[in-house]
Amino acid sequence: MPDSHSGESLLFLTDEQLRQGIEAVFFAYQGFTADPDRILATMAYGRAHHRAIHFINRAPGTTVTNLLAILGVTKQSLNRVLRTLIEDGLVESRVGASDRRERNLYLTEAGLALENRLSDAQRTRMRAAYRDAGPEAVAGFRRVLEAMMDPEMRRRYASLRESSQ
Amino acid sequence: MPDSHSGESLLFLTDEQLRQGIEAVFFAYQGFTADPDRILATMAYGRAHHRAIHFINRAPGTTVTNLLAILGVTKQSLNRVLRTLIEDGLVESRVGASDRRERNLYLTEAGLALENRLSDAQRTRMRAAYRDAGPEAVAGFRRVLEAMMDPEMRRRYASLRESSQ
DNA sequence: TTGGAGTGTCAACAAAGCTGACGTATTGTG
DNA sequence: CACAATACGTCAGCTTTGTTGACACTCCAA
Repeated sequence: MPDSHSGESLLFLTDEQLRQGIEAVFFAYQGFTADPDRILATMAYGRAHHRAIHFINRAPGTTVTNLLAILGVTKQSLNRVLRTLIEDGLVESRVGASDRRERNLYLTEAGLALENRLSDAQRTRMRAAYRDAGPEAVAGFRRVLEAMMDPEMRRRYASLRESSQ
Repeated sequence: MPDSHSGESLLFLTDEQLRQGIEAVFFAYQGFTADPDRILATMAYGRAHHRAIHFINRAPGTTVTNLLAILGVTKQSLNRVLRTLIEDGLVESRVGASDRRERNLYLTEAGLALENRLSDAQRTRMRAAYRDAGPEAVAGFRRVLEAMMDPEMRRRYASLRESSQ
């Protein structure tokens, strides 16, 4: 069993197989972002706004610094996005309770409404893909994705999972 | 068995599970592009150059129109990238043999060298992820990715797979 | 010969990333 | 208390990569 397994793995990991995996990720990611992008295009928003909204919804009260680390962008880049979201009344920024230097970020009613529209669209596609592929495939999908992450991002991903049970 | 299976599926497709899948794709894609990005940053190139080089290598002699469809960008956007690659001697553009309006694109020696550097970096990460997750997980990974694609992209993906045996 | 497809290019613009610098609260520490 | 460090916001300027719109050229096919 260990022998046959390692043989199977060697056979599997040809450059051609890896290339196909790389292309699959590329094409799948196009589909992944297509539906929210279509919604965002009708407003003055882009993918960056979507990402901010998503993670604020996911971890309400999160700080700017934390969001920066998750998104992996600079303070200036995030701030530009955040400013428009606050101006438009989708995000609320409250001064921190324990540490008044921090800003805790929350979605407003309108922010929640947009978040739902966007993630509904994205979830619909994921749901269909999961259903087509079957539960075992989904488990494998998740395992490979996790293995592809940078260790730091894997930690952040894991802590997000914990925080929502 | 059919009952327990459908029960399992229903349990599986909670919004929370889908949300985690969405976040996993986001974080994994960061890792996916990180290694080539680091190499490209040392030159005057970006992700767009990488994508062009990848697919020209994959389908040598491909036309501009075909490349446009695969990459999903505008002619002008691709042309800007292509021009610098041709000027820098990484890509060669030959007038089509049967239809002289078309341009057939090929990588030069230097282009092949860069392609190898970039895809080596990317394959190394994929190889490690595949190894960590195991062959069954990889099969599931591929199945879900394919199901996530837009139908048109799925066709293009399939035809790329055929063309390389 | 004429319409349309494939290609290249100009101009102008937008989204979203970056660096560097600076200012202002606020907090923690010596 | 004084001062360094942290968290945040912002100004300015730049880059990459995408977008429209317009126009010209080549070439194929009807």
